[in-house]
Amino acid sequence: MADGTSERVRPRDRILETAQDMFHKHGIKGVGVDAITEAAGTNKMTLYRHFESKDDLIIECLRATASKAGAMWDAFETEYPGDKLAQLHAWVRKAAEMLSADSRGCDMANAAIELSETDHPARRVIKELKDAQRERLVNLCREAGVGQAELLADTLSLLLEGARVSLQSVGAEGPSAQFVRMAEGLIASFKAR
Amino acid sequence: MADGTSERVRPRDRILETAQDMFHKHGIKGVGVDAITEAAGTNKMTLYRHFESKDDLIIECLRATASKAGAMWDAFETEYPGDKLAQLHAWVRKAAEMLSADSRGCDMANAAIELSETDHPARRVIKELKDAQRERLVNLCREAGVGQAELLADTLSLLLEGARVSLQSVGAEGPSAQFVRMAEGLIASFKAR
DNA sequence: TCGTGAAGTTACAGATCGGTAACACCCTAG
DNA sequence: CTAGGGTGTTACCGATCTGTAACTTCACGA
Repeated sequence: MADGTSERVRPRDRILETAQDMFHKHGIKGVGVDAITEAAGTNKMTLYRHFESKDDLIIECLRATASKAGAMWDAFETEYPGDKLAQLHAWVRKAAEMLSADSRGCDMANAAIELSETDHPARRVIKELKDAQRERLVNLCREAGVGQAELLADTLSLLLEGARVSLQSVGAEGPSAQFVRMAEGLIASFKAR
Repeated sequence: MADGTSERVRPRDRILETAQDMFHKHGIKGVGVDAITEAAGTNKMTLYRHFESKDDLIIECLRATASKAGAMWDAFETEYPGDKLAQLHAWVRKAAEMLSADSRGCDMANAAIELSETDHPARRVIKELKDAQRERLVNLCREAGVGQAELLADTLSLLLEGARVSLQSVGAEGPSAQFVRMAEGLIASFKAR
């Protein structure tokens, strides 16, 4: 049975994949390494042979999810090569899509909230990855030909971030339901300058 | 010394106050009941004489913070009696103020993220309180005379929610720095219809 | 075929967690 | 003065947590 837990996948990759999923669903402090290794069809010793500590695993998971998000951006360029405005609209659609399916929000933002210790090693990684995503959205807005690209990108960022957390506190019928309308309205109003 | 921990304050109130503060700073799963009672200058037994469980304490803390937020709203009405538009601007200023000082975001949203169990008793309380706050902002927008009051209120909600979480992942120099500009621009554009 | 290294297994250490039992204390209302 | 309720203290339970040690098993390549 190709259930992805055993098969021909290296234990390290199974652990990484399973940890991403479980951290996302139950939160970082809500899942222990025992539960991860068991779900990954392996054991604790193997985990600690591949990762220095749980914190190290957390960081690798964050990098992996950021890498997946990066692949999404590449898909926009592939689908609408050169047409940056179309890519921006695709970004909005994709964001909205994730708002309905994935109801547990952004892993990096959630981690930033959960890991309140200011010196936690994951915090600098989170900032690093989030900063990169911000720059990418700013560039997309700029190249899409809107004035005040930074302001539009930051506004869209906050809207999406807010929608993701709102989804978790009040559900899908809350303010996040209007995300697409808000985002498209903003883009239109920034375009018209 | 009136440090608020002993004095003439009932143990229950000291625990509630201390727990609010510590949950806010370190997160719910990041602080144990022992730490709370010690910081409150009392002990675990006294805590469990006043609260059924830690979950019960969490819920009472959320209600208390929501009540404080409600007091802020009343202050707006007191300061600008009848002038709903001025109250809306005051809301924006207050929100921005909390974005710089209080760097750990909204307790209810943070709790919703931390308590990922869908059947956690605090979740319904969070939704209940957040829904009430939403309704209050919608009413304020409506009475301030803007068209599409719900859409403006929801957009402002998402912006603030997003700013609060962004503050924790990328810091004060991130997108949240532009919150006032975004919010005021939105209000102006909704007014001009 | 044999050796090597990765992976699985079991057991454990040490700490922390939420929650409870039993008992001593002290302030205050009657 | 006295009785009682709220409080403090200590010790404990059982569960769970991260992380490690020692040993066995297995697959693969020379």
